[in-house]
Amino acid sequence: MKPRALLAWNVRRIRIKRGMSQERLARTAGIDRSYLAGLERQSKNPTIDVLDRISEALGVHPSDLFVDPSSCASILKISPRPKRPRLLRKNG
Amino acid sequence: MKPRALLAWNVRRIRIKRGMSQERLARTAGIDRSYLAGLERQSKNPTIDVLDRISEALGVHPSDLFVDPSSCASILKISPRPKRPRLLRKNG
DNA sequence: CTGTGACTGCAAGTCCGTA
DNA sequence: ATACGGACTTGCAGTCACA
Repeated sequence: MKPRALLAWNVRRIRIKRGMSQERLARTAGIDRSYLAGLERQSKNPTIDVLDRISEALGVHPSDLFVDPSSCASILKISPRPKRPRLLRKNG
Repeated sequence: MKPRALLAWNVRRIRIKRGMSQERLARTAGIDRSYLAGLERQSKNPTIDVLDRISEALGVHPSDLFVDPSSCASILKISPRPKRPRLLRKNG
């Protein structure tokens, strides 16, 4: 999977997770809203400095924008099925 | 630490580790040698597509180009001090 | 082998609309 | 709220000579 696609996918994923609109993220990151839209559609080839601003606005490490979807099982987990301690034992 | 600095630092680090010259890496990645030099000096602001070619030429995942130097203890480890099993116990 | 300044073409990135 | 286009400015991609 191309880094550009990874980037687009992760930015959108994390943005949604944060409950932010494209408009708001763009403003926070100091980039154009229309450009952010194009970035998420993979029609843009952004520079590192732009990545920097976006990752800061999202509150994540730059490398987090390149995580592979295939390894999302361990990343997307909002709550990792917290292995809640069994309060009631079946036969206890 | 700025992503641009992280990038520069990691590209150089991995390139040296591979025993490659700037010239050779540049040729493999299909970019200009002078440009690669500038990139390692942090005087360039490359795009994702350039990162893509470099990471492929280095044989690493794009996100590996953003690892933090402070966490290098766990990344630079050529051999991770393999916790060799104690063959002789002190009081055993 | 690498650092650096200068240069040009074209893409990055902005701002404006429309749907 | 988002997708998408057009026109526009800024800055990067890519190259060279020279140290």
